[in-house]
Amino acid sequence: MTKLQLGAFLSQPAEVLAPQLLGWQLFHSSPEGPTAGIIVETEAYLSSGDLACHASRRQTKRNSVMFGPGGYAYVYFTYGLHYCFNITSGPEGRGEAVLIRALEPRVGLELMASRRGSKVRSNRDYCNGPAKLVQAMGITSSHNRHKLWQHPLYLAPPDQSITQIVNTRRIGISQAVDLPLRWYIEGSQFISKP
DNA sequence: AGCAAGATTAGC
DNA sequence: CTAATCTTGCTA
Repeated sequence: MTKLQLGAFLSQPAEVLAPQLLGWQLFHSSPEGPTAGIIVETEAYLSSGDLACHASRRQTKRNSVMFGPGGYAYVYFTYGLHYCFNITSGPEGRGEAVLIRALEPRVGLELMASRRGSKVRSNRDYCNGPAKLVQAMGITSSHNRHKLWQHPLYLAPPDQSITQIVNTRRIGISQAVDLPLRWYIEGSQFISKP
């Protein structure tokens, strides 16, 4: 897939892109070593009619990357201790993004385990939550606004087709709770816990 | 300037 | 079920 094709793919509206990102792979080449995982759970956050979206009211310093072109990292800090990772979507100017909620670990399992610390019991616990995968992959606030077709943090197309996708309401929000904007790979053992 | 809430997680 | 922990953005 060329950069042009990837750019077009990532410039789709969030609710179109989010289900299509399932099966894609996220790679991070960090100084500590490489990690990678398959995207198994996503949520779309929309610019209009979605009060759960950081960009639903107006453009601010924090959410401004969501108003740019698709395919950039939006990393934000929350609850005083956690970071979450989003992929901005298009079209430019709309203020949308796709939250990555879970990965199936593929590369660098030992590194993921050491980053996650003593909390993990199995490889299911490495990346089964939006803040967990950020920690396991070594993603930091320095990756905010990073282009996701460049090293060290980048996307790659699926290397196997996925079976079936499930569409539900989103998790962990208090506004716009009824919108069906969460998708995950049916049967995956690696999605976040309810 | 002050304050409440938050796209969460781990531990009891 | 609740504490942890601090930035952001809304209200005054």
